[in-house]
Amino acid sequence: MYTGLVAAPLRWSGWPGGSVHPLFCMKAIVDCNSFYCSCERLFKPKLAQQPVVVLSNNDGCIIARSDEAKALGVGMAAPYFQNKHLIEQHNVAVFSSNYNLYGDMSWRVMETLRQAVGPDKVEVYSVDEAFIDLDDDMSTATLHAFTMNLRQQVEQWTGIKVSIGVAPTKVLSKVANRLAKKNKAITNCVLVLNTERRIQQALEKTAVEDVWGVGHRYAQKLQRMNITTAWQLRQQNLLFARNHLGGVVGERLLRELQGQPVLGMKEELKVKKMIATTRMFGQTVTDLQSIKEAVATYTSRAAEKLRRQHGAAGSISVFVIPKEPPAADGRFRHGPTISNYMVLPVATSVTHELIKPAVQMVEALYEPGRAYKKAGVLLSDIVPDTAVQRSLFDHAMDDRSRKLMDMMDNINFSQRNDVLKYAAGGTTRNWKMQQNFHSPRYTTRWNELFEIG
DNA sequence: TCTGGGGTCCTAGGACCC
DNA sequence: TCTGGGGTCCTAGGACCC
Repeated sequence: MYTGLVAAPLRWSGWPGGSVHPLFCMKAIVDCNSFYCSCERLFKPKLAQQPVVVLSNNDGCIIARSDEAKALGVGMAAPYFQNKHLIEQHNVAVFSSNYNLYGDMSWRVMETLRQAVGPDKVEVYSVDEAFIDLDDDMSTATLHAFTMNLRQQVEQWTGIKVSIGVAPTKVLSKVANRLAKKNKAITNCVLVLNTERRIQQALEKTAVEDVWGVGHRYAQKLQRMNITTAWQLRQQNLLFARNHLGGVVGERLLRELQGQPVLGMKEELKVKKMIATTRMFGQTVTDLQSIKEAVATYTSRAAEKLRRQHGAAGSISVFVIPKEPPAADGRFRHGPTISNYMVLPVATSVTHELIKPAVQMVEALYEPGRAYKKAGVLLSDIVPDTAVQRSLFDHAMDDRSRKLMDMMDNINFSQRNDVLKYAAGGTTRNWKMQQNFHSPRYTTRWNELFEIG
């Protein structure tokens, strides 16, 4: 029996024991299969049959695996060095992350979706995922045909294979998508959950930790309560969710699982409330000068992001993370984050007005003799830059600074990311990250265009 | 030897005010 | 002996996501 708070769904005779959800829009999640690996493969057809992995910045972790690499037992988010043997043994193709390429391919996929269903029906959720609002009057057959067609169109236009899950709510569509992907041979990468019976079957096959919104903390907690499948979780009441799964967040999750849509489509949130640039160092760093250079560079990167959204930051914070000796149990852990925070006298997006306090804060945080592995800059209290109030005397400077910033942004954008940089960014760069397997930026750099040979 | 980077939302608790 | 109640704002920290 359907237990959501919405009106009881009508009977649709085409499916045994199935009631359909005709009263609300179905939602689809479109998810690119092994996105980063697929992007790398696009320009190297030879890799089609070969396992592929893509590494995080610094070539530290494995952040994307092709199906073949998964089958070999290469773990997600696993450290590269731990899998090196396996990778070499099976001739796995390895790439450092190439975000220029992925960003551009992502844009092409999203554009294809927008053209297919209308721009206001698409919510870009991440670089490789988008939610789509589907018309509510589609019959099951139409829904499935439409979705299959969409999948083919994306593949044809961009070369990227996607999986699509369709269901009455976002959480359920994620469940559908996961199963579609897991059973490609049967589903052809598309799964529609629009009857109670199908939803139940899907939830019974889904472990509680695979539900969108249940992280490992909550999963452990639920398992201790003998709730191991998504279906079992769905049987709980809202009070339970409120008490054990993070208050209103948990309640929303449970409602969605029960088929009641509470997570709406979000219009694109282009203005960020916080902008961060943080990096691991290529190797541990002990000297203050290097850390200052790194922080100055991260600050100018963050300032670029800030200007791109026409924002000005009201406050800035800086952190460093020292290298920790390994824990007694041998498990990896992060060192403590040592941070400093400053409210700026005037909200700004001018790079040197941000670098100056950032570097000052780093000097205060730094302890001689200590080794550091990571640093970062966070800009927050972001306001539109038109709203910034400056004193009378700032005006001349303001104008000049703005012109300088515009010029730098233009040159950096059209040339390379770091042609122009502040002297404070330094030139030694022994903190710079390692990228040993970088593929060309085929689609965004003229001199790295794909060559047909 | 070697474990990413960039976000969001929510809550609790303290400070402060009337 | 015994010290209100309700509101706002802020920050730190927890949880989650890809």
